[in-house]
Amino acid sequence: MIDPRLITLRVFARCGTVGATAELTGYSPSAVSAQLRELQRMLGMQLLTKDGRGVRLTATGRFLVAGSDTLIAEWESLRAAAMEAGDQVQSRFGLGGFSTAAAQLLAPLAATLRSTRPLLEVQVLEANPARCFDLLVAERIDLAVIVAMQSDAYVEDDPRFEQTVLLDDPLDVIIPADHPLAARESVTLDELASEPWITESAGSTYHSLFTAAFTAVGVTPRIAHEAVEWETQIAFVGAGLGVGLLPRLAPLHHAENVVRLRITGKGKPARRIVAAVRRGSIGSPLIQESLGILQANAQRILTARPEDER
Amino acid sequence: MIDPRLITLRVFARCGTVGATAELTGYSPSAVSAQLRELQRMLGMQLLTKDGRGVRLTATGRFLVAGSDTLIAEWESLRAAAMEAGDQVQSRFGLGGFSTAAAQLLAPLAATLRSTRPLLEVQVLEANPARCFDLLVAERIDLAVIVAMQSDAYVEDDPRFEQTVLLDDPLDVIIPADHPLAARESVTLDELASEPWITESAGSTYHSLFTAAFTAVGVTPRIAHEAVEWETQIAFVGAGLGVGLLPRLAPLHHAENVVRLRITGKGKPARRIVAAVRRGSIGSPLIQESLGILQANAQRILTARPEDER
DNA sequence: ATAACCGTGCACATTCGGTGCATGATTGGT
DNA sequence: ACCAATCATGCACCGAATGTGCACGGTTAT
Repeated sequence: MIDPRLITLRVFARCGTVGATAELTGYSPSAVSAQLRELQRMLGMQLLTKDGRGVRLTATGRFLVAGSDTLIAEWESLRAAAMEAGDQVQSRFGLGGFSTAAAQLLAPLAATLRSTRPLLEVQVLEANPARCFDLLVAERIDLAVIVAMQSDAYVEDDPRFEQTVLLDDPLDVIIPADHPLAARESVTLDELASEPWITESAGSTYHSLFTAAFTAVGVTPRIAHEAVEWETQIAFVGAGLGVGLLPRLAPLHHAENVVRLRITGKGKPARRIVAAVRRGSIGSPLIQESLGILQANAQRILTARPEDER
Repeated sequence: MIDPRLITLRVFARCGTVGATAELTGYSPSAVSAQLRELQRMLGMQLLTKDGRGVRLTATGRFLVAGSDTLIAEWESLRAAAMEAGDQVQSRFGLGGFSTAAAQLLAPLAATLRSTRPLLEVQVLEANPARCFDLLVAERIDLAVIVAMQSDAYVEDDPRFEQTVLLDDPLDVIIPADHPLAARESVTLDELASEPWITESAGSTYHSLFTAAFTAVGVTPRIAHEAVEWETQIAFVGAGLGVGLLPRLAPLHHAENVVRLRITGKGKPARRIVAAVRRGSIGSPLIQESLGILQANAQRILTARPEDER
């Protein structure tokens, strides 16, 4: 309903270059350039200025983008209210999420929606949290499941988004099956302080979670190995290279020689998984139903996992 | 910026038929029909229902139209603020007004703007007040100068419009030059109670003004003749057929044998002339400048008229 | 200096969106 | 009860808007 050129401008405001905007919106760079030029012409405003080899928003452009937040939210809210009031169904629904979230939460959601609403066209995109927000702005997706990072750049109360906590996904310890503690029901982080740890590379999304968990209990772990994928980390643990942290939502699959233990004591690390939507759209019946399904599924997986794995 | 299809829907909500919507928006009926169908498709909402030989808004449709008022206002407000903040100029500007208002106020305004801002494309449409509001909704014009009628259908605080009083245009009496009172500076309505009056046909825009003026002083005038145009009425008076009321803004031109007298006493009829714009757009620099020019011009004409005419 | 990157103009293709006319459905007048 | 008027809509057609792909000029980093 809002002119797609304004959406493009908003995406540009986020990424700063025409090329990145094109990649994110799905247009070609030429199209983005033409859209922005047309937008300026039709509004009679100069929104962009040449800046080196790129372009930059003018003060007017920044003003317009900032003010458009409430406009978008207003429209989303109106649409959601109309959908609810009129008991209507929408035809397209885009979902985005990050790795395990996508696999464990979005896939079942998509499946459920597909059976509940056969004529709804559901699309799932796997993307990291930051990109999920971009995709929301670009209107490529309508709902994102992401891991909330306190240290992340996005602010809690961004005027463009609304977020709902789905669950706090606790981190478990995975250790080799032949480890002395493998028979235990649970462990504390203190007990594992001297173990060689396997973590993700520094600067990665989950590395900050790892360090935060240990600073909470006041010990400094020894990082022996680094892995990028959960699967790799699990394999390292299975090979006896060390121990690691694994979110409970992340499945062990058919991992051999690896045992999952719950963490007790004061250091109870967890990652917060939230659903994010464009502000105003939270009232939409489809979003509401999706949030319900997500939360139910999350709880089910969360409680069912221990029996599954042992 | 708002999808033109939504604008079309809003116009349809006002006039109720596809044909009238087409006439007002400037599209063909087929185009309106296609737009509304496309709108429903892209929103996944059923907005229209067949109703006899026409179509009618569904509850969802009415809800959407009602809610879109604030959306449009929000956009207008944002655009106006951006224009002002960035010191930008717009390229097109549509004006609408009713008969004398158009001739006496809009023409000078258009002329002034044309010289002040050479590259601004100004368009003036003459239309009656009700149609002016429709044209504002349809975004064919951006500013309308109309006569405020308390008895009219439009409400003072319509969420779609904002109105500014330009001036209270007093009604003068026009009498034949050979009338016994013609030499007077001013008269009261009492003194003319027994005269044969020339007015507009009942139900016309100004007829209610006429009756309101006389009910205020408690006398019932005798209506001898009816005219549609001011010019005709003036000619009738010049021919000695009776006396009439003429707004001060309406010029006597080269009328022969007609004298304009001011009205004194408790019955001082006047018509209120207001400028109307889409809600939110009042802050636009172009609108602000136009309102200033209009008010200045109105005052100038209002004070200069008596010397001009006598 | 050279290479990499970024935005934009141009030729071209496609699609979207418009008009004009014909048609079907419904209502009001006679 | 019929006929004319009114209204919305589908269809053929056409033009304009809007996309892509490629080449080019300008700017920065190595």
